[in-house]
Amino acid sequence: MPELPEVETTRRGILPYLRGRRIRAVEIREPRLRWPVSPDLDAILRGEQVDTVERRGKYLLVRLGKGTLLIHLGMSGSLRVLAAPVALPRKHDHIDLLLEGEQVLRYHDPRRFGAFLWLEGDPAEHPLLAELGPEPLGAGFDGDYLFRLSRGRRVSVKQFLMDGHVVVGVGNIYANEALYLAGIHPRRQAGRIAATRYARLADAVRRVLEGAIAQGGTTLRDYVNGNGAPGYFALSLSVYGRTGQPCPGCGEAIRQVRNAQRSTFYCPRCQR
DNA sequence: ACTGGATCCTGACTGC
DNA sequence: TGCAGTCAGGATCCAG
Repeated sequence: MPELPEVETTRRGILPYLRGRRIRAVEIREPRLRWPVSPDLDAILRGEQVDTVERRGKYLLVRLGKGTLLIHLGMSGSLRVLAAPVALPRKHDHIDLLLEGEQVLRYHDPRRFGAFLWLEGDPAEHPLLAELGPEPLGAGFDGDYLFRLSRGRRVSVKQFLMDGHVVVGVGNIYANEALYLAGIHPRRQAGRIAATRYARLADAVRRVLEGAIAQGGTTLRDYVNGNGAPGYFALSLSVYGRTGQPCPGCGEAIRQVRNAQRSTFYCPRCQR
């Protein structure tokens, strides 16, 4: 999926088309996502006005007066705004939100790991959101926080960083990149890293995410933002997907190993 | 409480 | 060209 930068890029791309607009109808062609999409969604949303679109971790929150539409893009999901005349749906175009003014917000997700859920009440209290860690780009995320939370934890620092209960939005690509920037070996135990190194890591996480957002996300396969434009961050990756290629810092060959079922890339010389 | 592993699903790619 | 095997941006759930 889209990690945090791709979700944020999507949010920014679709916001101008959704804010203050009414939903004319909802068309569900394939309800079998991670959880079944409610067949009542059309009845619930028809005629309702969108207040705004927010983001919590990798969840998009479409806020309406009487509730919130929670959207997760899973590993292969994307959202695009289509202008009239709207193209016929392609394979895996599972849901359309028909908007005032003939535009359509279209959800595409080949692997169907994503989610499209209607929530009433405060979304922050929903089980999917209630236990989430802090936003990496917000207050409350820094080296001290990571240091304190990691004491006694024996998992690898990479797994620790990718745990949404620790911090949201850091997926496999950016965990690899941030650990490289911080000079920390991805397999090192989380509980055995000093506070000063966690300060570097928190800083690296912010830098890598902000850099990716600034460039419109990372294009992998057919990722496109809300306007259908590709992201360019892939050009800036230091270690992810660069097995055998020279480390940008020292020239040593980048190594690839498997850690907790996820491909892990690092420089054996720069990362300890 | 923490940890690792299995799991949902389709498509792209590799090697035979 | 076909086929089997592997891997992919996530995160929940379960057993130990």
